[in-house]
Amino acid sequence: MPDGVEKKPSRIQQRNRRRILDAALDVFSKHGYRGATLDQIAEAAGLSKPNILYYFDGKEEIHVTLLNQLMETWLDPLVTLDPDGDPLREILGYVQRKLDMARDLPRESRLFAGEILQGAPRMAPHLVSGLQPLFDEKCAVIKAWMDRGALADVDPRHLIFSIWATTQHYADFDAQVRVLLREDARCHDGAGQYLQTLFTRLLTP
Amino acid sequence: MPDGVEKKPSRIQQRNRRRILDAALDVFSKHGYRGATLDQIAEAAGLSKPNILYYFDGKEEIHVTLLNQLMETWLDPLVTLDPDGDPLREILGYVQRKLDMARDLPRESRLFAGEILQGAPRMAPHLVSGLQPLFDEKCAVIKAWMDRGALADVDPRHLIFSIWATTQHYADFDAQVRVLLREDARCHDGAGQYLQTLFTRLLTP
DNA sequence: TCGTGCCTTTACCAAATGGTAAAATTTGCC
DNA sequence: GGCAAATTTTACCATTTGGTAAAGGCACGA
Repeated sequence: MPDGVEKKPSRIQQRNRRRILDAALDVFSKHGYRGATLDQIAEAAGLSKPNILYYFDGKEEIHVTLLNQLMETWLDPLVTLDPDGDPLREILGYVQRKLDMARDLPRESRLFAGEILQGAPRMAPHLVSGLQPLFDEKCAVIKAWMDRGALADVDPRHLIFSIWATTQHYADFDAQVRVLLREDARCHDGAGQYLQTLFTRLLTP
Repeated sequence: MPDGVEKKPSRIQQRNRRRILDAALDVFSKHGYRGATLDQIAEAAGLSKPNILYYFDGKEEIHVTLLNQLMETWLDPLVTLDPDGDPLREILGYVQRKLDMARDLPRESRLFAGEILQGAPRMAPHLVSGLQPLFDEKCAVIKAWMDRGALADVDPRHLIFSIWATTQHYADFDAQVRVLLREDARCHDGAGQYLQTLFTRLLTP
């Protein structure tokens, strides 16, 4: 057996770790790191607290594991941005993918938002090592599109920020959106149409 | 003395209540409601914990008081939106005021964001009684502007959401913005220019 | 200056919470 | 079936935390 390689986890391990992480995502995204308790996570996972601690070294490890897993999912839509595609279509596609994620993965969006809101205490390294290089790379791609006149000229960094802000808003500020739209079921489609218009008008040369 | 009217608080009362609220704003905005402790607030305020509880009935009352005070400040820029002003100028002015607030009152922005993120458990009534009517009113104003052709036709509700999202992003996601812009000191001006362009292109008929 | 009422501190407490030790149970393999 | 290893439970523990009781200090008007 190769050195330093752990043997594959048993079926029970896999199932229980997944259960715990899913429960923890629920609880952490609802109450924040400090607001979440191991008892809540344990109950949501259908396991006892000591049993939770058999699978994870502690509350923090659960949180960090969640954040690590999330990073990949979260960056995926940006990774997909294709330098060889049609610029406007690529951007609008990115906006739509981000908006769909806000609808389909609101817990993940809120977990991420909560972590950043509190200064990214457990995520700062990931931001620098994972997000920053990708951000710089895609900014350069967008800049190149603008330089060859395929998109209107704006600051690519703020462009990306505004895409993140507008799309994630629907997940992170859901409580507010629901009150103001009175639970409008067509909210997502309306937001999609609006954002497509917004970025089309901004970027059409 | 009129019935049910409390006599005006002493100078000491005023000073200490203000100190406590300022300290609490610091602590709550940094760590969230559950993450904040009375001990932290007490230390930041330069008072003992029981002394804090002499001025407020408990942790929750401090938080609610803060939220109540914040509501007024927070809605003010929207209140100012003038139905008789020049439509585009009014909207762009609103964007700028919100962005300035994100720079000047980041603690308030994060306190608000944290509360909404967790489902507005202590603020839902205020949203319905304070924000919702104002939101509806200003949506109607914007709608009227669009109907008479002074602004391009988009959904006013999503327009307002996108203004909130893009401006508050710089306060709420500061930790991320700082990493990605590498602490760029000119960030605020850059954001201002970008957002003015964004909403001008969207709304110019 | 003296007492009354406002303010502050000291010394506590009960509940909640993250975590542990070790016994008991179950699982998977021969 | 039987046994070793993996899993789960029971019974705890130390710390943190929101909150209280009551005594002490202080300011200020009579």
